[in-house]
Amino acid sequence: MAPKRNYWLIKSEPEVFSIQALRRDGKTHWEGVRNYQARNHLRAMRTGDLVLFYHSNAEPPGVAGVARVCREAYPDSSQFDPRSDYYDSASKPEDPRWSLVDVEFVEELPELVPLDVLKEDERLDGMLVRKRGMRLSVQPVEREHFARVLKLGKGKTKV
DNA sequence: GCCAACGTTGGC
DNA sequence: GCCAACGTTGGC
Repeated sequence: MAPKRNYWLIKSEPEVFSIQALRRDGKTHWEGVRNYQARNHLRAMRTGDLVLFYHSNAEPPGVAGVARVCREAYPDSSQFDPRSDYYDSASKPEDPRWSLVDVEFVEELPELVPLDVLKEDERLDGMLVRKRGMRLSVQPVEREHFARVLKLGKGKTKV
């Protein structure tokens, strides 16, 4: 039996990096996570895990596409670069504080699934992104919720 | 270890 | 642009 695949949601501001940018680039280093809970989720990701790509600070905010983990967590080099916005002077190379994963493009959903649709759908009860004040930028998603979001966006990814 | 102050996120 | 919610920092 194949190892259990896990499902996730990652947030990105489309003006900074959108699902269209991921399609253009093919894959990317998911750098800049500077929150411990989000980092721990990154470290729990396994190659092949599928990820909902969520556009935050967008009009409207919502799930725009799907990505796949293509390299598991390793140190985020931007934490050691004093010129980087993500520089962390307290992080030591011998014990890196922050990790990143690489993700690759899977698909852009034919229809963006807006946050208000996520909130209205009773089959998505309990989904973290619906919670008020939920700022976590890397979230676990239940398989059933993942499949439902794909259906709402008419995604073709096989779950 | 408490908690006020501060900075950031992100919906609206 | 506003501001609620949240995480982090630092004085004590």
